[in-house]
Amino acid sequence: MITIKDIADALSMSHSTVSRALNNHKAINEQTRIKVQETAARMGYIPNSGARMMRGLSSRLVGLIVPNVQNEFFSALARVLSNNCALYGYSMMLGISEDDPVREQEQIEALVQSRALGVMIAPSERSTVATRRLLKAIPCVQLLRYEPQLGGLAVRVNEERAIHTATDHLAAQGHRQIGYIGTLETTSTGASRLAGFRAACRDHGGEVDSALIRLGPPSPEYGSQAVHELLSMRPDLTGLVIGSPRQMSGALLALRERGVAIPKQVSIVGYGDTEWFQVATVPLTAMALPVRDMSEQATALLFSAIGNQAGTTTSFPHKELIFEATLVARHSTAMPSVDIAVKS
Amino acid sequence: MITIKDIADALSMSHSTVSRALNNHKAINEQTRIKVQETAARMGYIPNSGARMMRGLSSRLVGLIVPNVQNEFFSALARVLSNNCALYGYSMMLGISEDDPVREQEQIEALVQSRALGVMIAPSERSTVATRRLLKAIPCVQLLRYEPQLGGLAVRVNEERAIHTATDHLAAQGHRQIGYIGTLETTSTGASRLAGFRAACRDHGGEVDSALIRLGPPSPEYGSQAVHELLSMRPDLTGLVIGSPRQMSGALLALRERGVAIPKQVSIVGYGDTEWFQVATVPLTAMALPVRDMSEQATALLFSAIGNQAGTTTSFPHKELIFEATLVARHSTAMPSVDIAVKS
DNA sequence: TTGAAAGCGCTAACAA
DNA sequence: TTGTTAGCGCTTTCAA
Repeated sequence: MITIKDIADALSMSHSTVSRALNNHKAINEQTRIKVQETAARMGYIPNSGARMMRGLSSRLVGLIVPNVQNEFFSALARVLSNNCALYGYSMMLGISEDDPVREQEQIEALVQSRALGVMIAPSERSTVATRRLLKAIPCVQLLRYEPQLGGLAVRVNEERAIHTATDHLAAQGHRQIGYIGTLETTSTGASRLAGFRAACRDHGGEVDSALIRLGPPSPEYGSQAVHELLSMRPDLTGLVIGSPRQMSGALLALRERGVAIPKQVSIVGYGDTEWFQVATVPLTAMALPVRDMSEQATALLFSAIGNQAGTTTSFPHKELIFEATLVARHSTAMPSVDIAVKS
Repeated sequence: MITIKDIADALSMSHSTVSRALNNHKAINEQTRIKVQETAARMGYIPNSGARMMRGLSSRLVGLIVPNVQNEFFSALARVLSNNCALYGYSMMLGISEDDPVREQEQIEALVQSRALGVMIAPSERSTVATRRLLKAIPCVQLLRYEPQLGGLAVRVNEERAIHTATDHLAAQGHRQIGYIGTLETTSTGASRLAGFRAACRDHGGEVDSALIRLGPPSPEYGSQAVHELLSMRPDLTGLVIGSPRQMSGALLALRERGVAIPKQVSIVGYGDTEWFQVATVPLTAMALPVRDMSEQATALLFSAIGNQAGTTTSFPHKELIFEATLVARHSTAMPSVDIAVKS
């Protein structure tokens, strides 16, 4: 790797002149500037950002930490953040935590060691103490999931209301035996969604039957398993709320395996309006999240926090942005068929 | 930010002792080591990776550059690479090029400036000269797409054969008017896939009718547009090969808008077996790519190139791994209906 | 086992 | 307009 010193030697001048020339400093001879820049290009000089940083310059680095990137929400977020980084000349370090608090912590450590200017994070199920300590040192925006102990800024969905609305939609069509499949209560989103389901059940049916609830990882496999379990135990079920987009494809598969007609025998509402929902077996009714908008706002928030923090050393004010999901009615929901409805 | 010097002062010792203690150097008193490490933890010391790097230590950083991350292939790749990074204590910088050669170049520049140890890249449509120069300096694995000018290692799919097989599948069922929707020939993948389609057409029907071909960006929107155009111009079409997974959902939507029954009126074969293909309107026949396997191998290749390169300064041997796609037959393909078949 | 000192590549204050 | 010099935070000789 060639350095400014190599260029200086080649041109027999001082390395500080080279530095000035390369940084387009004002007090530099135009001739020199051009000569240096040409030589640098010819010799294949590439600045060492580590050395630059040590001289107090910014790392121009931000971090993104998400549990996975297969999820439409997170991949859209990565895209938006990346676009903004490109705009401002930042780089982005991506950490995929796989919902493992330790891995998450390691990734944040690496970020802070690289002196990243800020982090966007969808926190994993539990944060370690180290994670919490590290995040004090750097502007941080929590997206989608929210872990109060991390503090900082947050952009999220009113998950509880979203699932409440989804459940209401089924209840309004006459469903009484409604099942819920979703993620574990260990994440803030899992817990809120379940709470929304419970609240809606209380509003409509009375007590909540926990035999109608299945919680597990956000994978197609679990979606399938949960449907099988649910339908075996409760064949009288006529409506199903699926609280995780990743569980949906497995659920649909299982429904088909069991020969269950949608919406004739079972109505379905999804969460998160993934691209393929409208071309699924039956076009799926779902709660649509303002994915793009949330990502944009979160990114704006992050960059403004980075900007503000430039001068001050104080910690960051708490601020929260909460978005509402909207019901997109398609054809996976309908009134329960009479023979079944009669039972309830 | 506190430094080893702050710790040294607090403990009134030399900062080199602190450094030794923190790095578990052999020649250090156990007492001192513990004391230093405790103090460091208490004071919230975080090493400066920039400074470390300047002392010749590795950056433990790899880069991933992809056109987007909404695509199942690339998101799976990101996951595999991230997992391996976590395993070896590396960090990953993610660049999303949006298929813009300039943005791609900027991201690679940032990578080399940060002294990343290697890059995994799915190159954009055209590489800039700067990109090509930069990538000489650092081990690089091209994945999926292949740009010969970049050289280095490559892991990819026999795209031509894959689309050939897809087309053969339709032809074998009796289809003669087969359309192709795919991405532009400006990427290596777009060109190879189209070549595969053309070759298959020649094998079966004779000349290739370019009115049966529609090329555009890998977006659902374009998929939809292309179907509308194709069916308006060629209502006699009975089979359709869709050469980009992202175009599929739009295509299905358009087909439904036009009231075209799959496979009764039009048979469809997709490329890349995305998760939802089996729960689509009709379970989709598609060419499945060994996504996981390719990502793993590419990652292994990258890390081994990084390892080898440690000593040497020589450039990297060229090596290519080519994978085959396999046909997954589902229910979106069937014999053309008689009234139409009769025409051909 | 520790400290003093050099130096990685760079920028910037100070002189000339 | 340029050169000299210091120093960012760190690791690593070399001495003690």
